[in-house]
Amino acid sequence: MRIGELSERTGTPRRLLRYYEEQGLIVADRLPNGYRVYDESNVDRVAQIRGLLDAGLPTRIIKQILPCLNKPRIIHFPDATPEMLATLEEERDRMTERIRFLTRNRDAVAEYLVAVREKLAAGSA
DNA sequence: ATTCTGACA
DNA sequence: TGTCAGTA
Repeated sequence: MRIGELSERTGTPRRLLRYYEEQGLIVADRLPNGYRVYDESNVDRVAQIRGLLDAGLPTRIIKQILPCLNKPRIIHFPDATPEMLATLEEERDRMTERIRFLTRNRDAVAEYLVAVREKLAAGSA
C-alpha cells in the first residue's frame, strides 16, 4: 500500500508518516516513481509508535526500544543492553508521573462537572 | 489524482 | 504538525 492507505488505516497524517520514517521509526520501499510502499506489518508498527508517542516517549527513545517491544520478544530479549534497560526504567517512571498528573486533572474536571450539575439541578428545581 | 521534498506570514 | 509550492 502507498502512504495514503497507510494514513487512513492508521489515522495518521501523511506528514507524520514521512516524519516517522525520517526519524528511523519505520521503513518503506520505493516505487520507480519514488512513491513509498508499505506492507501490512507497518500498520501495527505505526499503531505501536503512536501508542508510545502518546505515552510521552520521544521518537529517539522509541527508535531504540521499538525492536525490543515487538512480537518476537523472545528473540529480541538478548539484545537488551544495560543502557536500554536504564532508559526504559526512566521512561517507565515518567509514565507513572504522567499518570498521576492526568489523574489529578481528570479528578479536577470530574469535580467541576459535579459542582455544575448540582447548581443546575438547584436552579431548575 | 496522488505522492515527493523542502520550507515557514 | 499544518500547509503551500513546484514536480514527477
